[in-house]
Amino acid sequence: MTDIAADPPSSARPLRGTTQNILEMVRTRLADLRKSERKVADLVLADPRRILNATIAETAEIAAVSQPTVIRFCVAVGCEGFQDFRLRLAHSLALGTPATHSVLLATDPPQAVLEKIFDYTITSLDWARHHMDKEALGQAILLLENATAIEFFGFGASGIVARDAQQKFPLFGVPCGAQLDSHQQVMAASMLRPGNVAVVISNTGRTRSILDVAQTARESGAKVIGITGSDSPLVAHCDVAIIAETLDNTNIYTPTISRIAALVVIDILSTAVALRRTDEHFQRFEMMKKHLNELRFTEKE
Amino acid sequence: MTDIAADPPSSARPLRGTTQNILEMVRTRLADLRKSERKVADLVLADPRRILNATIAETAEIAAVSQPTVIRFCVAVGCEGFQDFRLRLAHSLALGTPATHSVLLATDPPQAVLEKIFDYTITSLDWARHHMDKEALGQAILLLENATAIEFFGFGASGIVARDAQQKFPLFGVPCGAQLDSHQQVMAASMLRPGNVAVVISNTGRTRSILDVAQTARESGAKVIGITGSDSPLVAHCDVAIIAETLDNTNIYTPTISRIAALVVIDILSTAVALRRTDEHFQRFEMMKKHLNELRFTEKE
DNA sequence: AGCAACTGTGTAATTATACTACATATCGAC
DNA sequence: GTCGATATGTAGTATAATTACACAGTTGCT
Repeated sequence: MTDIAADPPSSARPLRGTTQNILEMVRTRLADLRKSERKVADLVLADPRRILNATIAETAEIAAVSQPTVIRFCVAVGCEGFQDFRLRLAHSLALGTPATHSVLLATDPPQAVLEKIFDYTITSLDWARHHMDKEALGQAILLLENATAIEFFGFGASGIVARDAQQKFPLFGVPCGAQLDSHQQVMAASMLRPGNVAVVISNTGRTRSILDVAQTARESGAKVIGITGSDSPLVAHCDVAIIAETLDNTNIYTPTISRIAALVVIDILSTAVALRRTDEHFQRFEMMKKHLNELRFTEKE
Repeated sequence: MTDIAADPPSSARPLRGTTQNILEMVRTRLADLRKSERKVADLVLADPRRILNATIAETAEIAAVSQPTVIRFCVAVGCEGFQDFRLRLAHSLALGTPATHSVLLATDPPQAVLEKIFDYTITSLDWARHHMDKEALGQAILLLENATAIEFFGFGASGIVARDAQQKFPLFGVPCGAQLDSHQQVMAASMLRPGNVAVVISNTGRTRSILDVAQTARESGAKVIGITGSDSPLVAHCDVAIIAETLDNTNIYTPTISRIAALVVIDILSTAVALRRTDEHFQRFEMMKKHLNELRFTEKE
């Protein structure tokens, strides 16, 4: 199609979605960049905030390249131009520097630990938000809405989530249980009946006993909702699987963030179910609000 | 000073810090704006994303005002100009629309509930991050670093946090306990000894029995760290108080978000303590990492 | 090794965009 | 109703982003 050779060697670059963190993008594209463009990239990665408030001329100056090179760099990392690049950079910086850039060091002062963990948590939540399966979520809400009782299952960090979900029973509007011990879990799963819903929470989805629980619950006639990470074998045992993907699954903080993402999923499910019920049972909703407020002021279970 | 009258009636406007969410800013300043500027403000609040990708000319066109008015609007809400405004808008939109703008409606489809809850969670976390008392955090880390044992206390949603913290004991590196029942709490608090640290978690900080626990722990000679919301009476009973402020304290979701903010605080504390120990006990740190990885792959407590 | 083709980078011109100075309209008070 | 003051728009200017083009450095082929 184009027979001009020089400027755009961008024949068929598979640029990922526009929501992608631009710093991540720069980082992954680093290898494909030309020497001069790379100077710009290095500069951006080293001190993004500086570039954010700079013009093309300044950026070119600092990076010791020409102005068009700066623009070419912007295009190379998937932006429309410099303006667009700055906007995306602002977007990314708002969320914080992704964890892949800033690894915690033993020498970090508390201040740095604070920044990095907040950065990581917020970035990951943003990621989880954009990668959440809306379809599955809707189905899960439908199941929970029609449940006669709900049972939550989880171990370790996910056990925390299960218990938290159970505490939201005023929102779900039906009896809720949370089993954290594997024996109790099997027993509870066996006792489930059609109309009941089991919510199985596991980041890896690989724990043997949690898979058993999901299967048992299903055999008992209950519907099974799974909240888990990507590539999870748990999915096979669920009627609906909500994948709460985390930014970087190999990272040491994965359990930390997956836990928080799962909590947000619970918030969404409980709130959505409560809102749905409103149409039919407005009184119930009001009561729930009252309960929540009581919880706020006295904070007693 | 300036005797020109027309353009800048901005004699001495007390503009808040630059980190402030620009949408919040626009909203609070709405009353002070001139009629035409207000048209722009309404437009921005109604469809911020549209403005983000528009030029001054387009914005002026849509709002049916002149181009300088758009710039005047930008200055009026505390920006340097249109460029700066766009950058800040990008920043704010990255975090999501703050909850004050988007209240959940009974008619919201699941998709909307998802967006709003993620928005609210992320915005609030950002808020909490910028309002966190770094000083207090540093002191808390110091106390935990030198603790011989740590005991976590909390009720309801905060009880979840306490238990989560206890599960991070490999990071803290000393025996950790979590008491969720008020009788057990008093007993545990009484049994604390000098060198021990009590972490008392309560969003409102007004629950009677949790205040008693803090006091008892202190009388037993233990140091007390509080994780609580603003205006909390709990602060008086603590050696160090970490205020995890939430965006909007009167909102119905306050317990929801304060819970997550508190979890992030726990993450920061545990990680910082673990990192500190590294200098002296590198082996311990390695072991901790191994433990965490085990946790990841089998997810068993 | 030497020529050719191509990729990479910078210079200079162009265009678009944000911003400023000025003029006119609108509002409110006496 | 007129005057003063504030608010808004028009027209022009400066600046920043973008494009077209030309040169330099690399790589491949005979």
